[in-house]
Amino acid sequence: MNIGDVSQRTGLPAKTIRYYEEIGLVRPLRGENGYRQFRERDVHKLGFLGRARSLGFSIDDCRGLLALYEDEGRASADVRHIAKAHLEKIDGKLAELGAMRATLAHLVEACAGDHRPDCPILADLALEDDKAET
Amino acid sequence: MNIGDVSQRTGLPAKTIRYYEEIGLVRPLRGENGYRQFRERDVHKLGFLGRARSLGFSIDDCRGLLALYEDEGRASADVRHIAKAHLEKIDGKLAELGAMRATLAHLVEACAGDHRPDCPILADLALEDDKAET
DNA sequence: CATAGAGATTCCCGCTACTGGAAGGTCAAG
DNA sequence: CTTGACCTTCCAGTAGCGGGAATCTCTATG
Repeated sequence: MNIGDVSQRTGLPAKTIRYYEEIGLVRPLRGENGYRQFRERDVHKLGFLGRARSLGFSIDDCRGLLALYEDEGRASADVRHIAKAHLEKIDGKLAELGAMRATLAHLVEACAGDHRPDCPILADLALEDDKAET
Repeated sequence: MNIGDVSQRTGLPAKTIRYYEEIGLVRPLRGENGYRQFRERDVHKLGFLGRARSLGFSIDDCRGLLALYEDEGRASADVRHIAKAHLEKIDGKLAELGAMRATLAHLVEACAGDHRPDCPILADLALEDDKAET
């Protein structure tokens, strides 16, 4: 199967698939003409990668997950460990974004948003921080 | 004032300050010795940038906010527009992360996490989602 | 005066995970 | 034979810096 078909089937851009080969996540065969020849396993692996990436796993996480996936003797604890670590990262990100959102929403609400120059958003950003005011 | 002092006062790494100069966000003077000489306005501007960045505004957003900040005749609506657009981006990310978190938390919970190889996390990632059964 | 060490400078590479584009080879159809 | 869709490689760029080398400059001390 050529890269175009694989792209269609996995939903991954061809560029991305080539990149995954470059960094050793997948190793398709090569035809006489130099074209990449993907086997079912390759396609399957790429699907796996696509789903893992869409859950926010890093490429490095994916590498680990893929290795475990192909290791019949794995311990599910190892997989769970990667997933839990990622979950914690997500939670951290959520907390950070939540805090940003709260501050920003507050400021946006306080801003008249008209033709006048007075703006609480700018005022807040301009704060001299030697007097931290909340 | 030298870059080290500015770094202390703003909390921004010296590297970051040099980078901000490079991309034209701030323009300190230069002394005879080639050292950057920061005026109060520069320091103030960098503090502004630091706070805006910590709220997640992109460098490009910051450029716009800074221009408005320095424009005495600005309309607060323009500032509010940038902030609102950013707020929406944050909401988008929050939704996305929230969905990831839900899926992942569910999988982590379903995984025994012991020595056995059976793992719902891998099973989910490995799902064949082709309509045609293979 | 010499020297040490702190702080400054520029320069270039590296990171994440791709994306875009140029220059060119290959293949099937008309 | 030509067209156009595919495929190939390679180069460059993205955001927002961080690391580290090689090289000044300043200040303090013996």
